[in-house]
Amino acid sequence: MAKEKKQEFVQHITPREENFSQWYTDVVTQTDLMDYTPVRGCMALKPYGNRIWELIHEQLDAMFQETGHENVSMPMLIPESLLLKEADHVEGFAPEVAWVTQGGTEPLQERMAVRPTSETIFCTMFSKWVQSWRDLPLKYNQWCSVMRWEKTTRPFLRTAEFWWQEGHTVHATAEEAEEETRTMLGIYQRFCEENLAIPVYAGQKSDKEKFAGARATYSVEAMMQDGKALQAGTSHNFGTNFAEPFEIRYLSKEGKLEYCHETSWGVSTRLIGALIMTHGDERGLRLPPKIAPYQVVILPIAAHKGGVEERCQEVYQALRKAGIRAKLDDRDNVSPGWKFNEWELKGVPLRVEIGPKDLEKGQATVARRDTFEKLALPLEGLEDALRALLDEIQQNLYRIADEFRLAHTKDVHSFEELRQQVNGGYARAMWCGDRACEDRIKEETGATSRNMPFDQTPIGDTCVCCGKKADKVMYFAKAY
RNA sequence: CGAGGUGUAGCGCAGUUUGGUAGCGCGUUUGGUUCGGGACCAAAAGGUCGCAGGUUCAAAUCCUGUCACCUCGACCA
Repeated sequence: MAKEKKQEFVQHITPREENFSQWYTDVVTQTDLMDYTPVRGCMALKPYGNRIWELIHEQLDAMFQETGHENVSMPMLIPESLLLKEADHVEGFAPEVAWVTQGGTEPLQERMAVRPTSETIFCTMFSKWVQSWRDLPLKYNQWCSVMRWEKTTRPFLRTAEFWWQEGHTVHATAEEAEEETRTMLGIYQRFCEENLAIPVYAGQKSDKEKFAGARATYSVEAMMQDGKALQAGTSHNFGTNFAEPFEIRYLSKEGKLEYCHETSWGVSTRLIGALIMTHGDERGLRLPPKIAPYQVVILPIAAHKGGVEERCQEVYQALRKAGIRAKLDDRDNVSPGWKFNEWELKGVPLRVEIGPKDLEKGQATVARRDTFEKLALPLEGLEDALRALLDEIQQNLYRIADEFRLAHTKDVHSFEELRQQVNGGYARAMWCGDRACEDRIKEETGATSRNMPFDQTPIGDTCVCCGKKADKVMYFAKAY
């Protein structure tokens, strides 16, 4: 009775199987990652959510640096005339551009787009910066926010303004551009799998789904716990599609004027949505140690009793010195039980309890967020034990997600099979390559083509849709 | 963007049918007792009912518009 009443006060998270979408919203709103703002479709990142983005930024940026990229900063406004230069590009983005039409009290001569993406402004600058083969390649990246006037928005998954990085590179040859495009996709795949513990399918987009203005688009596609696909990152090879209208040319060693070959690639704050929907459970977030703002939270139990507070401080300092992101929760106005639940909700991988009973035995009680296992570990050398546990949790979260993904991916050989499979997962199927078949599949099942894996070993020879000869292996799924 | 639903204190809700100037629980603040899975006692602060108009002597309640969120669809790299 008393217990039952208590439950009423506890913030409720809708069970995933009851309503996954509501579960997502519950988790997002209760974990202090973001808040809604007075600006339509735009969120505020609160410290906890912002820290995750910072860690993504830091770790991904290091990978960009290692592969020879440099960061730049470009204007957030793009004159309309620039946006209009590449036909497919305008067509793709025009419906969702926000415009600035006035400066101070004066109407502008030419309206400016709040950047929905920066290809056109990068290209304009590249045409000034590239003259000779000696200037190439240019491998630039910027971290910024962009705006797309989306009709319906959801925190992290689709917001009007979102934060991202966009890489833009210029190369002398088609081969180099293609290599860059693939390299960056590989980095995204590695980052998703190793840092975010999110397994992905990497492959090439169909013409229908490729970026507005690209020759080829590659993507990494993650699978959420409801079996739906979430595009986690894209990498585009533009060929000379932008170089031609923007006149980005270089004088070759042979003295010939040649068009440059370009790429662009990006990931966004949507990755945080992917983290939530890949790893979250009934108690809230489960953050992979590598991007958890706090990897370990230390909870003093009965802090006023002999030596507890001091010992917690010592452990906290030792963990910090060992390079572990630790938080000492020494609030005295909430009970330990409250803190247990709160930090579980926020997904901290490890909880370290230190109380009088622990001190008697020279130990700490350590609880894992992924398995809820409780361990008694010696205080001596605790940091090494915790580091090992963090590695284990990182692996374990990946393993669980990977098993889920494989269990929810199936080869299908008929339209009916495909229809059923995409109700809760990915279908791998043969496809003839016709847009008409993609359209029909979308129409009748709600699934879209996700990408064509690089391993194109056929699983049949006829199209899952039209039954004609087919030589493409394609993943289909319903997508966010 | 279409259909349906919701919006009242930080959070969860009652009050709206039958207009009369807002209530409950949690949380918050202060003091005290507690502290190993969402503690307890006492006192106190906190809202004008998403926002903007309108009807009325009087609007949380009726009308119009608008915004946000949720569900299902459409759209979308």
